[in-house]
Amino acid sequence: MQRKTNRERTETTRARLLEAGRALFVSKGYADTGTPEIVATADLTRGALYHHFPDKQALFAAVVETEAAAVAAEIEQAVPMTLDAVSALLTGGEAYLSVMQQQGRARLLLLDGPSVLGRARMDEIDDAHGNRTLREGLEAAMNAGALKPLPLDALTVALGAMFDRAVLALIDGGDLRDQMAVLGAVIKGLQK
Amino acid sequence: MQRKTNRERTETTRARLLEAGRALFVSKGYADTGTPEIVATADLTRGALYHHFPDKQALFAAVVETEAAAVAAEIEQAVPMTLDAVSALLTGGEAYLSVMQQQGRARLLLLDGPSVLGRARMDEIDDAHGNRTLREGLEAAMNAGALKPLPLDALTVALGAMFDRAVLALIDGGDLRDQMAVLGAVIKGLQK
DNA sequence: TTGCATACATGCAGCCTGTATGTTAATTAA
DNA sequence: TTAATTAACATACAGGCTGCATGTATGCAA
Repeated sequence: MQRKTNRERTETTRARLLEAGRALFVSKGYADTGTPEIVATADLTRGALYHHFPDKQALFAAVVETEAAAVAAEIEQAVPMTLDAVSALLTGGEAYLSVMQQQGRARLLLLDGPSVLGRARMDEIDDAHGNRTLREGLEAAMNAGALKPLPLDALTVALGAMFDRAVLALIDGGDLRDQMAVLGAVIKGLQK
Repeated sequence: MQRKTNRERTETTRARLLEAGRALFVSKGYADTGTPEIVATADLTRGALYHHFPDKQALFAAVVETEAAAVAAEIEQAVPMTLDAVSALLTGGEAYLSVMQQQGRARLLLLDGPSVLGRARMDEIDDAHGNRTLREGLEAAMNAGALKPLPLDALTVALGAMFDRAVLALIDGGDLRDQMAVLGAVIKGLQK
């Protein structure tokens, strides 16, 4: 009589590794978090970790991906679908600034992520989650004729960078009103 | 009869450590560069390194600072003082994109730098070099009435972020024309 | 039920960082 | 000038961490 199927075991173990990894990565950063500490937090051994992930970096990538998905979900939830295109952009932007301030999300997704995984890998993750939302918003606005026609990918990247940087500025004591004034002015300047 | 004064020794040793560190940091990144390899490249021992720098991170910080200064100098040289404010911004921006593509400068200054040293420390360095140029350009443009009045610091940070991100996009195969189209449109949109 | 694969745990080897200690040469004091 | 001191390194060591290799027990499939 079996207590647990292998599939269940794997699932819960992976979940606990991800949770423990997330907790430590956001609070202490990637470099200062050791695998012994991660598995201790998860009440496991390093054997389990290296059974489920090829290396520490792979666990980190999984954590980043999960977190990016969570951020994207929280934002989509915060933007009512009734808004016009430009308002949706601004509302989504403000939601992003708010959502990204939680815990060490900024360090995880904006500092360690690009450095550890590389910008190319990070782009893939962003494109699958956060940036996708932004691009769709921009595309809708351009199609509605509210924005000047511009290369969509480049525009997405540029605006995304501004919002990311605003998040970091806010964390380091920047003024929200100032940041939003600039972001708003840039978007306004791009309207037709 | 002395062959070398202590001051000279220190100076050349520090210079060689910085040079070796730079070469390795830009080509392999911070995490994958060990101090044994650095000192071997510099034909020294780890004793010398730890005599001149408290730790590996401090050497890295010194390398970053030196490189940031070099970038700033190259840009100022590329922008003729005869240009009007907005043209100077665009010219300087293009110079920045070009200058930052050398070697692994982007990784050093845009990826590893913020992650290893933290955004706050990195801001200090930027403010002393690259961002200073940008801020002065923006201030001049605003004072000349060419740009809408906006919080200067926030605007500097936002535009700087766009240019930084454009650099990374170009390295990963992005199209220069697209990037410049967006950057130009944003700046145009901020004109009065 | 019997053989294999899965899901781990344990133990090991190599590397790296930071520090403590030694040694030589330059600088200062007497 | 010479003795004492300090600076500039080199060498040796301790601790920790990563990745892999090996061991073990349990689910699973034939």
